[in-house]
Amino acid sequence: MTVSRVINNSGYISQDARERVEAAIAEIGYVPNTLARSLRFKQTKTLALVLTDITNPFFTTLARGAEDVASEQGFNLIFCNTDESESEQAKELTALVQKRVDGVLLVPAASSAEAVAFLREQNVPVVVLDRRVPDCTVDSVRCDSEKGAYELVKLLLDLGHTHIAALSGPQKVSTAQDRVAGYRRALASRGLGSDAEIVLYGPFSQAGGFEMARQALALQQRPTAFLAANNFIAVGAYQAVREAGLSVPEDISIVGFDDLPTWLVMEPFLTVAAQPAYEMGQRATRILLERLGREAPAECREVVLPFEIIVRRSSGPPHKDPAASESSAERRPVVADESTDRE
Amino acid sequence: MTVSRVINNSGYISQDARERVEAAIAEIGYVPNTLARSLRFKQTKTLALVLTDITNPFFTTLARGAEDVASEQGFNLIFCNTDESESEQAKELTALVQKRVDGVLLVPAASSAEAVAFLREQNVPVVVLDRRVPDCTVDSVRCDSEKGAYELVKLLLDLGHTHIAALSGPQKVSTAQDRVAGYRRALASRGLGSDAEIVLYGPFSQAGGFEMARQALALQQRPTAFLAANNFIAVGAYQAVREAGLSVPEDISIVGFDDLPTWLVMEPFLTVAAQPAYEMGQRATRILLERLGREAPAECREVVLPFEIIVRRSSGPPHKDPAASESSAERRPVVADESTDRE
DNA sequence: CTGTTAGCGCATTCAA
DNA sequence: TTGAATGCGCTAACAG
Repeated sequence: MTVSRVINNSGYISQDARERVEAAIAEIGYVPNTLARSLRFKQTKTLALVLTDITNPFFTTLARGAEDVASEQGFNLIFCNTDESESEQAKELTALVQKRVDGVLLVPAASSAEAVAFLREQNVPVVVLDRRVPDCTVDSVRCDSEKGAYELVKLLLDLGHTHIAALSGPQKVSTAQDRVAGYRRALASRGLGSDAEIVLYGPFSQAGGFEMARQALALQQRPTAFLAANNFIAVGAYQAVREAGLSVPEDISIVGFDDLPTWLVMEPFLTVAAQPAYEMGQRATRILLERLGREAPAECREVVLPFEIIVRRSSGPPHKDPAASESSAERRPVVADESTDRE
Repeated sequence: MTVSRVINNSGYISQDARERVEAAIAEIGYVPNTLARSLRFKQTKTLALVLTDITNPFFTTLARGAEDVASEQGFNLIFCNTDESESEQAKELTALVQKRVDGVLLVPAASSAEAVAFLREQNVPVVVLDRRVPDCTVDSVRCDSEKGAYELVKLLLDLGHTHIAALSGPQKVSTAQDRVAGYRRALASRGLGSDAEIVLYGPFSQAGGFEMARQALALQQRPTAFLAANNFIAVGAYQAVREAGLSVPEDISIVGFDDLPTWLVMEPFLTVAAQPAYEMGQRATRILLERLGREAPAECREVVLPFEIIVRRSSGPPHKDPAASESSAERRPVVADESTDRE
């Protein structure tokens, strides 16, 4: 029809015809069908963001960054939760390919190359977010977890801690691995061998953090500090410490990853390595959109953003006399005990 | 092709043919094109969830509820942020209709009937979530905000407060209106007239809460308690109180709406009217999916779920001598000052 | 059991 | 300046 020309402002149309068409459109409430359009053009103007849990503020912030860039460029964004399950992830990716999304932003559920290989085979551009995958020929945006952990642990060591437990995430996830690696390097740099290491793996959840902390606290040689591999683990660990009748940072210091947004926490308390989540989402989406543009596969880009170490009140020096700390169960905790030192 | 029959397991296919087709599929890595399928069947197996801010834990929890039900039924879910902007919402809805989503879960940016009317006109089923719209012939799922506010304020009145400020949301949003209405009814029930009312409207954000609280604190007759219309406002209000050198609940009690998930808060502190966000998402999605089923428009359903009032440490009795509270700036705050009384 | 025809809504190409 | 033909990938309804 001539209608198409009107809608797309292409070709020659008489003023008269245009007006009649526009009138009809308004009257009928006609809305063009993007499906048919996509079928013809083989592009849907839709991207997908596949992540592990939309419920985590780190990811929602990242998602906002992605969405803002995408919609600015006229793209829609579909979110998918995998819950760290590879099979779930495989299902989601298949569904997305069926829907012919133009590109995928992927926070891989595991550091296997399968998912990326599948997408590449299907000619769907991918940008890997937040985590490493073995296949290095892929665009990616993340932070240097190894270094972040190294610095956090260094900070604890400088405070005088020697018994530090790493409460990490699922062993199959690269960020969990890297954060343990940084932890080890920091200990080693102080001449602390592997006998000083206390490493626990568990889910990236509050329950996981709670359980790991509980175990760590039960060790005969109780640690004086925790390195939590993400925000939920840190919260869970804190709750476990409190439930054990201990306090932070008097008995146990806690440092962690991923800051909680200022609009969520009344009194920022945790010492963290904060990732620029919003910017990560933006950067990844920009890279993805650029790649949609050119046919020629430019060499792949690997963006590694810096962490920001934010020191707050959850980290302090250890007790002089660790044995005495048992008796400190009655001491008052100190959350919110001083003025806010938010960034 | 016979291929279609294989993929859909329909009709008669010889074992031989089936195997050959399956082999070919595996080899080529063929993935069927849902767009074409949707074009034919006029259904996309996709729902949309249009909300104001995916960054708010209340909405992410709701979103998880919606997604879990949707994916369980083989539907995908698209998220859209409107940032409380009606024009943004209109754009998003148009885009969704163009994409021919099968149905929409809508948290309306304003209580105008326009958006719902548009969708109805386009024959796209809608379920309105969390907020009221004037058009009552629509399925909806929400909580009774008026009653929730009434009970929260009642609680404050029972503690002895008489100067209570309502820090509400955007005036055009039904939940903001209803929560003020409940506030008024509670005051009135104690014989407190409109001269006792302190009502502020602002954005549903931490910054909004901060600013409104700042204004309320500057009143010559300073309130002794705040009713915050959502979680972000409560957090912002708390920060403003602290910044003014005052403490909660000694100088100012705070009660609010929407609880923060336990995996986010180390020490639950705020007294709130909690909405069952996850369940709301589930219920709404189920209703939407049911409606997709039948052609005959069953009468519309209006689900109103109960709030759960959770009393924590942010609410307490007012000072005997309000004038003296000025000098309390140095007093220690009490966040985390007692054991956790989480539900 | 398997292949052919036709049409979902759109836009490019070519005629009128 | 406008209309008609064609095909994107799929499947229901028919032949074969």
